[in-house]
Amino acid sequence: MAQGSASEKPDVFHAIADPTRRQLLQLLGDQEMPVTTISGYFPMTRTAVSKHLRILTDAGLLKERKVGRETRYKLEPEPLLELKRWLSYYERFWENKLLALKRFVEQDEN
Amino acid sequence: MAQGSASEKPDVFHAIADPTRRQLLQLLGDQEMPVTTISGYFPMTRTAVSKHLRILTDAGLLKERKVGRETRYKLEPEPLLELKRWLSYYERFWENKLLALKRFVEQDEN
DNA sequence: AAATTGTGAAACCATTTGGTTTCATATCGG
DNA sequence: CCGATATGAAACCAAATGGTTTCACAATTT
Repeated sequence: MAQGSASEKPDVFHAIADPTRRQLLQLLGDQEMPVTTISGYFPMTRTAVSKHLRILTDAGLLKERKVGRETRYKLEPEPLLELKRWLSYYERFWENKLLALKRFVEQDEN
Repeated sequence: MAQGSASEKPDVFHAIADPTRRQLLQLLGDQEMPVTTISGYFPMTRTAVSKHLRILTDAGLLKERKVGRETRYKLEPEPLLELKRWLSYYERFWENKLLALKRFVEQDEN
């Protein structure tokens, strides 16, 4: 109960926090797959996988396409750009760190 | 009950999933601060903030330093490199996407 | 030495999360 | 039309999460 336009929470950070969901993203990067096929790769029920797929879809990380009676899912990478932007803010910090280390090593060599 | 060497779970993905914790990282990037000062920036009790600080510290994202009776926290950006590596795997996907879009637009202009 | 300040630990609580089983429904193959 | 298949929705559950209040204790003032 904070942001969001209505009641959804399409939070990329939350979506990728779960290891199963990260595996799902990896799996669905290369191939579009229906739920039953997907759930074959995971040690849990189809329903559980389905819920993870929904969370990822709500976060915009998957696109679902109905083909006959099956629903196929595919990676939709755009939302990861938000993560990339977030990360880039911190790049200067570890760059400073590495720079300091470099200076230290070089100084030590003299 | 999955991976981990003993019983800790220093999971960067999990650590940054919480918005409060992301704010903490941002706040502690520039200045090292003791808990009481930090908690002044957040609409929750000091204890709650303290717990978030612990989670971030366990994930390696903060370094704590005892100075007298206070504990000061500072950003430790290294673990974010794991995230960067994870993200870089997906770069090719959105690059393909953008490339396709570019081709489409250019074609449209002719 | 006594009062104050900074902090973590513990016990507790409501909500969310990740999972299950069961059920309803829509599509496909005969 | 009928049985099998693919799926989502619903009800339920145990554990994790994000918070709180209370307490103990070490370091600092006075």
